[in-house]
Amino acid sequence: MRAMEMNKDSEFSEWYTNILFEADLIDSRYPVKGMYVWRPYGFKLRNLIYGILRKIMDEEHEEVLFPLLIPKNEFMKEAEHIRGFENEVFWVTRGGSEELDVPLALRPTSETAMYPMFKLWIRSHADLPLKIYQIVNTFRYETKHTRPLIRVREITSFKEAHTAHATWEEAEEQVKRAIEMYKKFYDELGIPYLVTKRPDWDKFPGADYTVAFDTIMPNGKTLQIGTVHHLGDNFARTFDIKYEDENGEHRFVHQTCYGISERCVSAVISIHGDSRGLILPPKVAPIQIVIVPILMSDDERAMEVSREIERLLTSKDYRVLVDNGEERPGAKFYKWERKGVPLRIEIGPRDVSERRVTLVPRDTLQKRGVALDKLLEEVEQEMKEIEKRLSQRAWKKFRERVRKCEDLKEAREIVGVALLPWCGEEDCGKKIEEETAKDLLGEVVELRERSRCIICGRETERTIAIAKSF
RNA sequence: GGGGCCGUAGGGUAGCCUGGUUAUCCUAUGAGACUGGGGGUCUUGUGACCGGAGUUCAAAUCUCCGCGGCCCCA
Repeated sequence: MRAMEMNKDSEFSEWYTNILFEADLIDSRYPVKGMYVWRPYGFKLRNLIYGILRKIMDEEHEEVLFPLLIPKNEFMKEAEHIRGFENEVFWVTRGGSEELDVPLALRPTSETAMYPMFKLWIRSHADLPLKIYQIVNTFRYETKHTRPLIRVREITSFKEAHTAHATWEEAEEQVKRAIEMYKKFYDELGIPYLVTKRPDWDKFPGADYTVAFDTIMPNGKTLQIGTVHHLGDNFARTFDIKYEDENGEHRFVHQTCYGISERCVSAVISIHGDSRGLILPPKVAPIQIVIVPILMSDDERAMEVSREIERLLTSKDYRVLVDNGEERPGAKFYKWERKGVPLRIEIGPRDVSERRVTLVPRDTLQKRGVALDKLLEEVEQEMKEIEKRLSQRAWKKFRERVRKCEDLKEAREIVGVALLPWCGEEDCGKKIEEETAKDLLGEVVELRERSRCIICGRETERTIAIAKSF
């Protein structure tokens, strides 16, 4: 069944699977479970999205590239870290037919690859802060149901940043900056988010604490789309990363790391799309404007005007395509709507005669005529409007799906995120999860108000967010 | 972690229960023609039983294993 015959919210899984295929984003037929092929159109979208992320990172980090393989002895150094990951690590144990002396892990994340080098790089306080990032593939042997871009065995596009600082407080400052960077990133994409502090038992293995970004998918399940970890000096102690301070004292560094994966692409696809297919924010659309000339065999004028407009828009750095293919106009309209092109310009004989074109934004599909000599301003304006509308629409729906709940029954029934008062104790947290059949996301740090824990009744100012999650 | 369903051309499917002729239909796609403001029409081509083992005169169909996909519950 075609995606456009589906209800995106109630049949989200099917819609998602279909749209990845029909919009030429991802081919999920690669014969290894949990590994998928980026097709050209999807890869362009990915690169445009990561371009935004990279630009934000480049403001205060330097990009690096570490090896994929991590020797077992380094990987096994940090006890908690191992416990968190050892069941999902792929191992390389042979070179050709020879057994390796030291087995090599395919990185599930790069702390244990990077930090032995940090030990070599960091000598003095002058080397701090150290802030680097890389965008790489990582591997996790997922045993649960895999899903393209969402739960994968090869994360193809893991942006991981790692920083080292002189003090715990400076590292905490970096955590806050990272949160702001990620907010900025998702704001640019028009993707709503909820920022929570993960409970202690669910933090990153080896971290002091973890802050996570979650968005809400069309079916009401949350998707974790970013995490920020304060590592304290845990890894520094394990990997012996010390610096000499102004007084000649040797001290352990304090570290942070934070990551975003291709789930950000999945969020853009899922949250903005509709039953007709993708709706891409202009900033990340591989094709921002498609021009469809209405071709008549005895009339070349539409084509001439199309080329003229293409030149005009290309000169203003828009990504433009003139679709002069053999399909009929209707078929082209559907095709480009499926692929989420934000703006369509139709040019037919009637338009040509009247020195105008027909402009159609992807999100509203409201056609309107625009005089040729006003086109550039109109396009510029419309692009801004599309971006604004997408973001507003997404946030509106998001807010409707986050609700403070008075009791567990209400929390259980909500489609989306339920907010409840919580004392902070693990027992009560687990009980909330059981009683509501939802997952505890974390504490909404920005939201503090006097209330009583929904389970034990103790006074508290904490609010916990719970939801069914991917 | 536990349970259930499924795998047939590039995509979606019928056939399977009850084994037997040339494997159904839609779509896609090649060539040609007419067309062209919301998924065109005609002509003519292309293309499939997930892999392996077993049962059988005979397997898309039955059994087992593997690989892959989907759903539900904790």
